[in-house]
Amino acid sequence: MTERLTLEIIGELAGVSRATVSRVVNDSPGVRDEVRERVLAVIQETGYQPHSAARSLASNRMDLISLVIPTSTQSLFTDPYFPRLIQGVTQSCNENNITMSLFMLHSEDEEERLYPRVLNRGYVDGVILASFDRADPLVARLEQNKMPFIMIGRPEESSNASYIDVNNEAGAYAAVTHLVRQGKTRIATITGRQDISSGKDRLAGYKRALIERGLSVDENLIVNGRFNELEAYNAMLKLLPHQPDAVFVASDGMAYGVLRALRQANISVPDEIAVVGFDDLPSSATSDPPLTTIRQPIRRMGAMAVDMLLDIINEGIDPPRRVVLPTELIVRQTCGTLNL
Amino acid sequence: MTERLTLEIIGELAGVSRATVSRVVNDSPGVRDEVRERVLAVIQETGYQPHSAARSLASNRMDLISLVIPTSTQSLFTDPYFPRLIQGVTQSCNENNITMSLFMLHSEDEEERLYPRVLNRGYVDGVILASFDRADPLVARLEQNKMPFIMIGRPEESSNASYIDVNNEAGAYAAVTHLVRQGKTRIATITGRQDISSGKDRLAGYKRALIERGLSVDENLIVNGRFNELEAYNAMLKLLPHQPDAVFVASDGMAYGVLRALRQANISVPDEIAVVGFDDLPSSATSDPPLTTIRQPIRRMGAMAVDMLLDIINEGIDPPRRVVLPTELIVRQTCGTLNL
DNA sequence: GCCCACCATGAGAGCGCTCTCATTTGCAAA
DNA sequence: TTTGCAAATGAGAGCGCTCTCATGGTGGGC
Repeated sequence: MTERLTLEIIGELAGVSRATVSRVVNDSPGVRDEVRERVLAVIQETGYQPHSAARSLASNRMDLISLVIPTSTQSLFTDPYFPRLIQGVTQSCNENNITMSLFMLHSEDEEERLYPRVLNRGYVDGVILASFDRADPLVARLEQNKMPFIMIGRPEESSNASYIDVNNEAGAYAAVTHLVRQGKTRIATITGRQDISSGKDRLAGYKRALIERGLSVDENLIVNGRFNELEAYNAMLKLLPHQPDAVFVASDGMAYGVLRALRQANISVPDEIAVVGFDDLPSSATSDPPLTTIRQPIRRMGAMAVDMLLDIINEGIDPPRRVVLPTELIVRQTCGTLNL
Repeated sequence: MTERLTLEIIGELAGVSRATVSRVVNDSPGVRDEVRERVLAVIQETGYQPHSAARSLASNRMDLISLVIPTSTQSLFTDPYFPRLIQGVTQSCNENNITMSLFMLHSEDEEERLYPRVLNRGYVDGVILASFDRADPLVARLEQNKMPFIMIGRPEESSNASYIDVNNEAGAYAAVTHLVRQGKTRIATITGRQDISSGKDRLAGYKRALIERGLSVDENLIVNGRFNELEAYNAMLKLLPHQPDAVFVASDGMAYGVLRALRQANISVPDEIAVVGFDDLPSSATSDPPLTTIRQPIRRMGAMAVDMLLDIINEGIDPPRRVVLPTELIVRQTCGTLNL
């Protein structure tokens, strides 16, 4: 086991003091170019790497943020939402030279055990909370501990936490408006869970679109599919007697269930019933038929969350940062586009 | 900003020295029960948490492992493989009270920048490498740095790295054997990428099953679908003229493409052609028709990887630890089960 | 040619913990 | 009670770094 390289040793090799090497390593000013190069050369050839714990201890920052994904969201692991979010987060962390630790809470028990590791400045510099529960108890604890954090999705109205969200309402509005423009008049919707902000917002957008376009909101045409493929399948069956000519489905995953139901009922899509989803899952491009849907910038959201969090860490928690990202309508073949 | 709680302060409050508090915090022996309780009480009411960096610096362990997912695997983010793996890893990390940092490498550039953070004992205690590239250059660097690590999937034969893998060969063998038992004789396969061990192993299992069952291997019945839905769709089209009565598809994602092709060609599944997939994606239970497939214990693999890594960290790198986990045949409706 | 200012560098303290080793304490046996 | 010994506790050094402050050197202005 060879001895660990330290600033001291590098300094010795380069003929300077520990302090100077530290300055070089941290790109601090006040080092002659000639000296800087000499030190850099030594670092290069020895392969010196600063000891992160020592650095953290002395500087009181961990260069570590954590991404927390609570229990309740586990079920949503079937779609690429989290992978994409994680991609965005890690990418931005890499660019900013900090590391990301991931906490997935599997049980209440674990939550209790893990909280300290997430709430304490001795562990992380900040937290990204990807909870769908708007009233997640972790929010209060984070605020109380003055831990910098940012939510993915919107917290309760009363909270003044920082957050970043996708404009679900506007996305749904765009989807339904598109359907109206196709001449559809009996537009149904299969909603997502209403205890989740995205589920609620998508329903709200649906309603606003109908009203603004002069169509009435018919409660018979609204069925809850709870973001579940099978429930959506059944919901579609329930919808059929009310003769919709279009369905806005609050997630692509549910839309697959809808397409399956319609296929089995021998109802042609989009001629008899048009379908629009939400999420733009990869497989929506090759579904049968390819699904018209709303694309959300998940990856970008993850990346921006990191940037915002770093800003909070550096500049302080006030005022709250809030960002809502736009969505995009992806027209494929389930919506009966007339190719105007 | 209130002053940070330290061992010193807790000691003062409890009327003991820093050293004793440290012993209590770390569950070390040699503290009278009475004293221990007194200290614990103070810790409890003050909410003291040790400073992880200070602890790391003094003890020379980081209580941090990292999960590294290289560039090349990005495309596979469409299926829940990684989410599940990550779930398993985080769960086991939680149980062992260590934290997991996630590195996803997005580009060559980033790789260079990130390597030091993953190769250096000053950053992490060990690494789990979830690469599909058996000759990933990171392996050599990890070995060279004597960094404890474990691969998910098998490394090159020559390497003596520790790894954990799923028995892809046996899974494929089971799938094809099942097809043979159903009386199928012209069993085709759509393979995955052959530069990935799982792709290769599944093809090997397919061949072994045919041979052991006295069927010949017909190269016309083997087409590469590269783990891609669209390529699998085209592969199925290419297979049709050779009149297979069954297809073993090397991934569920590809199997969906196969089902789509067969549906459009008006070929009934399983009556005319039986289909068996691999992976058991969540949506395979509700595909049209529900897909017979091979389930892999991904989550468990992730959890075991952590346990094995910790063992390596504590007990040393030799001898290499190697584990191969079994798969399970999930019979649904695409394989023409006779319900014997 | 001298002084002063300023830039480059080094010395030293300290971050909060662990761990070794010395010291004290408590208790049983004599 | 005294002695001896093991168990409990404390003192102190040190982990590798950052950061402040002192010091030394250099050049410009007069």
